[in-house]
Order: sequence, then structure tokens, then C-alpha cells
Amino acid sequence: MTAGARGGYAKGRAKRTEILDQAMALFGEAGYRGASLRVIATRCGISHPGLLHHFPTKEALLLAVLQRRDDVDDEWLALGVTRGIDHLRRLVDLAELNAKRRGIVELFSVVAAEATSPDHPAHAYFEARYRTSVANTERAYAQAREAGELRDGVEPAAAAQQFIALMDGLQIQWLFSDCTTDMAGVLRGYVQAQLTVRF
Amino acid sequence: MTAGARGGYAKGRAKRTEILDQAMALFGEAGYRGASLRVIATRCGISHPGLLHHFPTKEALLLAVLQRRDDVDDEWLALGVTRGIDHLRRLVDLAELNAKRRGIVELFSVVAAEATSPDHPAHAYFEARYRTSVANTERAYAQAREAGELRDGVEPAAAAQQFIALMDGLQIQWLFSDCTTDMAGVLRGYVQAQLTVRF
DNA sequence: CCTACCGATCGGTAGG
DNA sequence: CCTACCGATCGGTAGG
Repeated sequence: MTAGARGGYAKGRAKRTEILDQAMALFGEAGYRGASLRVIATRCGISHPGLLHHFPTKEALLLAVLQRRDDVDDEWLALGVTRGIDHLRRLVDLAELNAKRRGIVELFSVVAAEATSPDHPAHAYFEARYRTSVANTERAYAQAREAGELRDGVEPAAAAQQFIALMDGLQIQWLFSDCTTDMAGVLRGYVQAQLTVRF
Repeated sequence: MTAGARGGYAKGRAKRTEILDQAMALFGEAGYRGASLRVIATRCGISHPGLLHHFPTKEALLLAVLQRRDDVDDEWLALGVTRGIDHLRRLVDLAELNAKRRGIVELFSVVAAEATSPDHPAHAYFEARYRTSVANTERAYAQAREAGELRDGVEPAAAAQQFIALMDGLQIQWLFSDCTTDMAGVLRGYVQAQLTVRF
């Protein structure tokens, strides 16, 4: 033990964070089913029962990983604050940020597809996530409509659904293209074509 | 053996087709990694070494499943024949048809996401598939441009990439929405907004 | 946090 | 096409 090794709680919290980081990476690389607790544990320098001391089951670990990512992103999006096209801009900026974090893109693309199966542990999680993502985006489009910033014929509900679908589809292409696809650029162009103002 | 049980080759071919059907369904439900040869074999009424008599490895089975689907779809799309917005219409019709075949949508959504991992057996397959899908769609948009059917500002390359991304993203939402998302309707609306003529 | 173990399941092969 | 088996690996638990 080195000097300043007091505070077992802090150390436990650090290990917990390390586990979440490594689990995110492996769930992204191999999917939930393809990832093993032993590999995650080894990458953290502990045994797999050691990992299960921090998270009781593999399922609990997955949900903790997903929840942590959403908490960080939701805070960054400032959901309660930004409105209208400001919110759309935030979503595009998030795509730009994600282009520097392949692990996160992999995690959500791969596990979301896996979770379309009704008996997948994250099925309910993603079902709710899509509902709120589309609903929040629809609200942003509706506010843009009120502000007169939306072109005629652009319908908020359809536009929101398209926007979320576009984000997901671009992530898959981005992963296959060795991260050369310009996700944020494509999204920006898509939204700009719907607006009467400069985006 | 019942009467007319002659023709062992025909029987073998029928069993092979049955295996491909059941494999497609299970790969879609559970992904490649999550599916097991034993479960597929049981659903076909044979043992798993029996299955391996028809397909030497699990990987060969997956590639055979994917290839068969693409062959059927490519023929249906009549790639060499349709041009311009006729080709786009075919793609939308394919989405409409797929809305009646959940297994196929699951297969491509789930396995494509899995295959973003570079060491996945279908990685090269999907990489090539995306390249040609986007290229074919870009060609269709370019032909529409030549025919004067495309609005100003619509760029074939970007539009093609968006169209394919939209298809993929909608399939995920469709699977989570219990097949209530109107994939073809959304795609039709998207394309119509890019055209100067009735789609 | 560890070692040691449980029962289950995996893809693939041997031998017929 | 079958039974029977291989070595490997899985999530989770016992007991400390």
C-alpha cells in the first residue's frame, strides 16, 4: 500500500467506474450475449467473482452501463433548457462528439439491435428510450414550427421519427466505414433543408 | 417411407431449405453469436451433427442465409433494369414487403449491428453490401437529376447515404414498435420532398 | 476481493 | 442422417 492509500470507499468507487468503462467497451465490441464477465474482469485486473461483488448479475451490469451513459448525455443535452432548433443543434453536436467515442456508438448500435428481441434484458430500456427520444425531438420541431422556422410541409412527428432513424442508421454506416462517415455533417444538411433560417 | 418417397436429392434439397429458413429466424431472434446450431437443428427435426452435414460450419450457414436473401431481393429489385425514381420506388416497395416479414428485418438489423465488429464472420459481407447499396441508390438519384426530377440542392451522394441510413434506422424503430411504424410511408414522404414530380 | 467449483451449453469431430 | 464424445467457456455460487 502506498502513502495515501486510506479511503477504501474511494478505491471501491474507482474500481466500479473502471468496470463500467471496460464493460461498455466489451458490450460494444461483442454485444451483451457475446461479452463475458470473465473478459471484462480480466481487463480490470480482477477475477470474475470479484466483478460480481460490485454488480450482482451480468444483467445489472448492462443496465448500469446504459444508465450511466444516458445520465451523462441527458445532462449534456440540457433537456429542460434548450428548445426548438437549439435542441436539434444539441443533438447534432452530440453526434459530432460521439464520432470521437467509438465505444459509445458501438454500445448503443449493437445492444439496441440485440434488444429488439422481447426477452433481452435491455428490451424495455430501449423501448422507453426510443419513445422519449422521438417525443423530445418532436417537441423541438413543434417549437420550431411555432417560431416560424420550419418550411411548409415539414411535419414535426414525421420529422422527429426520421431524425432519430437517420442518427441510428448513420452510426451503423460510420462503424463500417472506419469512422470516415461525417455523421454530424449529414444530419446538419438534413435539418437545414427543413428550415427557413440558417442552422 | 410413404409412397413416392423416391428422389433422395429432392428431399435433401428440401431439408436444406428448411434449415436456411429456421436459421434465418433464429439468427434474427438471437443474433449470430446468440443462436446455437443445436436449437436450429431441433427446429428442423434433426440433430446438430445432422445439420453440419448440410453446412460444414456455423459461419458457412450464416453466409448461406445472407446470400440467399440477397439473391432473392436483388432479383426482385431488378437492379439492371430499373433506373432513376423507378429504382427508388422499388426500394420503398421492398420496405413495404419487408413489413410483412419480421424475420428478415430482424436478421439484417441484428446481424449487421453485430457485424460492425471487425472479427465478425459477416463483417466483410456487410461492408460490401453497404457500399453497393449506397452506390446503387446514388446512381438512381443521379439519373433522377438528369431527368430533371430532383429539386435544387438535393445532392445524389448525400441523399443516397441518408436514404439507406433511414431504412436501417426505421427498421430498428419498427421492431421496437411492434411493427406499427409505417416504414414505407415515411420513406415515401422523405423521397417525395426531394422530387419535383409526383412519387 | 480470492480459489474452486457447479451445471449447462457451446461448435465441432469420431465413428458408424 | 445418428449417438457419443471432445475441450472450452459460460453465469453464478460456496466458502473463506
